[in-house]
Amino acid sequence: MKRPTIHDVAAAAGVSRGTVSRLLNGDKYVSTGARLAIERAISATGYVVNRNARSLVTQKTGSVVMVLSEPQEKLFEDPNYSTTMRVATRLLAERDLSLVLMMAAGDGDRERVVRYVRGGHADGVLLLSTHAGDPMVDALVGGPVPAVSCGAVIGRESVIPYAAADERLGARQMTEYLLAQGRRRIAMITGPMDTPGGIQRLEGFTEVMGRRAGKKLIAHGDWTRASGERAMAELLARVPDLDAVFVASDLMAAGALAALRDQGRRVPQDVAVGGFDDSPVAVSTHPPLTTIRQPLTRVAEETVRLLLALIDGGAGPGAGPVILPTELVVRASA
Amino acid sequence: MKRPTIHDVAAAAGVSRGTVSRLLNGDKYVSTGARLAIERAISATGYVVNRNARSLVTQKTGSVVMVLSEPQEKLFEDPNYSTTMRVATRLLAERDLSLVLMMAAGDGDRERVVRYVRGGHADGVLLLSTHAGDPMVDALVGGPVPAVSCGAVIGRESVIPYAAADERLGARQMTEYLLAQGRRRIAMITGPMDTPGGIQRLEGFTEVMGRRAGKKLIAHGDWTRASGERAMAELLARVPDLDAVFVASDLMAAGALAALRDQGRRVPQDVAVGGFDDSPVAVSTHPPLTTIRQPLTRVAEETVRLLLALIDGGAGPGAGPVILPTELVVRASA
DNA sequence: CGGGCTACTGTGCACGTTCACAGAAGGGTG
DNA sequence: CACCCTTCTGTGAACGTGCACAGTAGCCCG
Repeated sequence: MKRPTIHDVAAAAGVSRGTVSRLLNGDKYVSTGARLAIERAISATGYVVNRNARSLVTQKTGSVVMVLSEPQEKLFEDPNYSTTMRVATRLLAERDLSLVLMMAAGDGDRERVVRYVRGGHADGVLLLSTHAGDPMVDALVGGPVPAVSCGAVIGRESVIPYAAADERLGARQMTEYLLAQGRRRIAMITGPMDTPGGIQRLEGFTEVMGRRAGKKLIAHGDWTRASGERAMAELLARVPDLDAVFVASDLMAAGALAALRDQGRRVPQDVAVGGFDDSPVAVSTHPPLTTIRQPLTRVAEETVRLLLALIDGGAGPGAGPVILPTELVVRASA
Repeated sequence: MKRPTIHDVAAAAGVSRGTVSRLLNGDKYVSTGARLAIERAISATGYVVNRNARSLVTQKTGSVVMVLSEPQEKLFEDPNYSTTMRVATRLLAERDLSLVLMMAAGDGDRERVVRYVRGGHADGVLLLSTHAGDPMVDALVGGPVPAVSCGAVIGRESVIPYAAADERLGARQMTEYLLAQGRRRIAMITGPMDTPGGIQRLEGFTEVMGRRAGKKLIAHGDWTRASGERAMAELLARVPDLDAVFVASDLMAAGALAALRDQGRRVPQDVAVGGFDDSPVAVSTHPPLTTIRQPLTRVAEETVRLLLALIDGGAGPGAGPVILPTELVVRASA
């Protein structure tokens, strides 16, 4: 009934605990005879090591905690989350690390996360879409447990390593494409200006547009579909003769499409629409969205690699951010 | 530098380990003086209990593992996953349990999960969308660690407790609504027939339609948008005069809408379309989908409750399934 | 005053592992 | 033969906690 211990395995194999432990931990000094006997004993007894006992002495927990900071509703629609989870579980599993999931919605949650990490229950922290000015970040970076972020943490770029898509580049690609299509009055709907995507996609846009990007041509959304619809209506009222709009997310672009349809504008004939993310929504709109694809999988991979390197190396040297290029995907909307 | 132990707290408070331990575990026999001294000592030293050491003696791990069985792509679009994660982390956090995430895509993954659970690394297992005939299930239910599922596991309903939406009811609601709207030639696009949603939504449909639900009127999809589009085209070729279609998921319904548009059918004038799930897609299609809302949050809550009861109670008595009612949401597509 | 009860406290052991150390066997070298 | 080096093995101690047990002090009651 009781689970077999390393002691049982040792007895069954006719060796001592030490030898079994050495085999388990890949020590080189184990004779072939002992190795065979132990392996047979392990499969005979169905032994698996007790992580708690191991952690107790090694001071390593064998787990990494992933902290989701987004307000609840967002979780539904962000492919970034699921990609990162999938990639993280896979990469961590290879190293026999497990992934613990925590939400950080309220202050209580954040405190719990800090207590958990400082309590030594994780070997590393993987932050997702942490907000600018989140006090949790500072509470985390002081300690002995390394933390990285998938996507930049605004205002803390130098203190917490991260991997991210080149948002600025993506925005430039889309804007240049719209210009190349002969569009001249190009508006933009941004994301919230306290998120990397909100800030940097706008930056890329203005870099290309220069002085042509007047205040009138810019409206702000909050990533939701409804906000995209609202912002589009606002832009149409302000600049009736616009002939293109770059929307900072596909979901908001879906909202923008609805607003354009309401006003009787044809897409792309009257107004070209460019999205961002290449999310599933992009192909289910009518017309399908021309958009910017982010290398989500690679971003997630690099983030995890960064964390693993930090866990291994103690103080990682090249903890500079990893920025990966985006790609223009042309469909019917522009 | 080293983290404080229960010993340090005891020394700082001038009592013994035992007394500190009693306070920590809510034992009643602790004098007020000792309590105060200990509490002060705890906050002075910044002590947090070492879970590993605790687990080692209590044989409880303080964590629950959530196993995701869906093939990778699906994860992107299924609101069920994120809802369950959110609810689970919240409910578990209340009890100081942490959530470990594991994917079970390939055989290697499944084996890893079984080893992890049988290795005593979790107090409970929360299965999500496990496939019919998955050998992992049988390997799990034998052991001492309780397992529950969010949504039925086909063929194992009696052996693994679950909470789920009343899929059959939802399908009946939609079918009856379409009939009430005067539709007579009602087709259906189902999900894969090895999933609860695939099977039971079809059952609800045929229960209401009776002999009117001929084989010709039924096509099968695999939950993807593309499969919905394909199935719709197939149905239109087979039954050109159909006047309504009940699609087993919103995403497939979005595909069906595209197919209908390609064939020049107007929705809802020529063909009424009913979806299922009330997912975000439902409001971004054109027209927005009339659909069936599942009580996802409550399903998730009940699933976690079931698991917690099992963890507490040893062998839970009323481990019967919890089935929750669905709700019709009327929009423009039907 | 003796005895039992209640409220509280301290101590030794066990949980299952890793790690440092000591030590043995065998072979090569001076 | 004496010595060292390499390869391999066993052993004791520690990691930080909970729990069973023994024990103490105060109080009430007979």
